[in-house]
Amino acid sequence: MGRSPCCDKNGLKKGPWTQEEDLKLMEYIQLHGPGNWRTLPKNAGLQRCGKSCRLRWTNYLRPDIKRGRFSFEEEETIIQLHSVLGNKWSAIAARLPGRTDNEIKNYWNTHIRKRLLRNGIDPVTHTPRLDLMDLSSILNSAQLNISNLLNLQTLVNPEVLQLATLLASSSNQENLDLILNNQMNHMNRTLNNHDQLPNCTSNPTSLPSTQLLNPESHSQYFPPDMANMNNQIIDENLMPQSLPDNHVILPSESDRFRAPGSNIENKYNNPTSQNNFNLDSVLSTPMSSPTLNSSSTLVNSSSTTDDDRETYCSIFNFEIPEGIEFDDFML
DNA sequence: AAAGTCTGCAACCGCTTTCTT
DNA sequence: CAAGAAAGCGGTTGCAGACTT
Repeated sequence: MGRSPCCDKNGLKKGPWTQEEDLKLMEYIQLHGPGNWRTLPKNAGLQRCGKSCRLRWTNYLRPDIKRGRFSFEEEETIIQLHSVLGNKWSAIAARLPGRTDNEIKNYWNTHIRKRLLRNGIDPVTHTPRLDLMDLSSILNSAQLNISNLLNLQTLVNPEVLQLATLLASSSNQENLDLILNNQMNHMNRTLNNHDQLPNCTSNPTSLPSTQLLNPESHSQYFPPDMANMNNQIIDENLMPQSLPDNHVILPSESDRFRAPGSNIENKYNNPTSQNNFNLDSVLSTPMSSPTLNSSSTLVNSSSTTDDDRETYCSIFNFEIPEGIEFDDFML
């Protein structure tokens, strides 16, 4: 036979914890340690089920929990880990000392996800929402009408059709033009950059599977000196040893504006460069502290504004004109 | 100032995995 | 080995406070 039930659910309290309950739980755990959640509520004199006690302890009362705003470095780490792990909040939390999976999940849903959407990044795939560009090519064709769009269902992301329908029905040509021009201009710039990168293609249809790693912002993935490579000549030995198949190294803004022929550009252009990124090392090494990148030339969390963050976090930064509600076509 | 709306987050729900008997 | 509870986990909800009208 199995175990006996952890608790009789009848008559047990639910909802927010009181200070008195917190005290009882903390005092009990200080004496007996966490665990054995089945018997803990009764022994601690709490009218709660063990599960509720465990959650309260792990998500709120644990002494090693860090409170307060997420640092820029933590945010960057969350974004990068999420691009690799998806919604594995506990796995992400394991890489962020002092943060709980619940806290990270909440922060993702309330801050990061929205910011990525605002900047045209799909928070699920972490790639630019190229469906907007696909839409432009559809709309630029001479035979735009809703029935044609519907006939394209097998070829086009359903979100595109939803947006097209929304725009067509609103007859807001100005907004439509703004979106398309903005997106096309930006994509042209982006593709120009990507043409010079290894493992990258100018074919837009293959871009969504491509993840972009900036050595400065994603210093945790690179040898120590690479995170600080502004104004440096890149040493061959400092290049990443391995890179996931769907990842490329994205030059920093400063690198992109460097004169042709510079060492860095040659590095990125060198088709023989092997990207042997070691994913295991990323996932197995916890951040030593939330201020890991304090020496970075680019990142200074104390002086980084929200706007800076948005700009920095956004690789494909473009704005949706006012009057267009993103949520209207977000699934 | 009041009412309505939005936002952030703690806590719960329900499913899956692990562990105990 | 099987049954069933505990633990773990991700998704969702409800509420308090902030913000807007």
